[in-house]
Amino acid sequence: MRYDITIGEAARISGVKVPTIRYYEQIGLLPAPPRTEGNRRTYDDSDLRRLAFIRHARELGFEVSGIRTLLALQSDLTQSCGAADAVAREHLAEVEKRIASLTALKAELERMIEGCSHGRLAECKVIEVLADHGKCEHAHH
Amino acid sequence: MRYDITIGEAARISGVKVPTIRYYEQIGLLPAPPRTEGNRRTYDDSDLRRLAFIRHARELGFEVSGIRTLLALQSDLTQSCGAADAVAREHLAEVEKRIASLTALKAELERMIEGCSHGRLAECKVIEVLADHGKCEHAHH
DNA sequence: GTAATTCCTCTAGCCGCTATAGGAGCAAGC
DNA sequence: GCTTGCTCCTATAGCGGCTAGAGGAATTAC
Repeated sequence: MRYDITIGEAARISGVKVPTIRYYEQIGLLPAPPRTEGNRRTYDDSDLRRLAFIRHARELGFEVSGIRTLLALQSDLTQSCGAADAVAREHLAEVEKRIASLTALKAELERMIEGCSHGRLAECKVIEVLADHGKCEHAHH
Repeated sequence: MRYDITIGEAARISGVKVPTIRYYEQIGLLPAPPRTEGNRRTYDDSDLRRLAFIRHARELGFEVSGIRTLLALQSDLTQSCGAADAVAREHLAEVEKRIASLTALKAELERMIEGCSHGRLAECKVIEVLADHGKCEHAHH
């Protein structure tokens, strides 16, 4: 156990950049750690775990507000996990929506590129499709 | 042909909101239109086409810088379409990357939710997986 | 003639950082 | 001791792509 981890070490270990750690403290996602006499932040293992948690959740695309909820839940492990489950489910639905719209987009881009005759721009499908929304099957949000 | 379209009409026709149209003018994506005596913007059909082009490209996820390139290309239709093609291809690659990572994420979220025993949070996989990056197969960017 | 709507400009805010400026602290080599 | 170079500190501003609000002028509808 170490309780004298500098912000730089915490950044290297957690993979969260130094300014981002300070930012997380500022927005209350990470508790303000004790300081040395020289006013430097000192982190301990629990801070590293929290940072890892935050980083992973961010990588998974959770918003900060969702992470806040998850962190609050995590701190009371005796509670039912229904709320954590709900946050994750909500996020899953969001991810599925994004995948669907990106897949439609991919198809459209492929048609655009395929249709490009590699000749004069006047016949270029890329420009044409973008210029005329009616020419594509892109889902109208 | 109409050359006296108000910003509100342009917004209704193009589906781009009024403040967004003004914003596009501000960042130079849309030319500053002539004004009436009462200082109101007056648009014409070519502005509407440009707005539709921008809107569609944004819906397709193109960044403003990419749209700027496409608009510049569009204005010189005698050029080769190679550059437009390149912008679209680049964007396609980006979209494919996003789909891949979102699909991996979806799988992970599903495992998390499935693993949740709906009992005490202490055994909840959602929290557990988020707390320990090693427990998942999420691609390390 | 007046009330409602639309328009104008300007500024600030959103998210999740990232970058910069201008210092202070600290460890290592000479 | 002294300097070099690294890390750290705070504070502020910027990114993209808008969106929201204030406060006012012009136009339109009745």
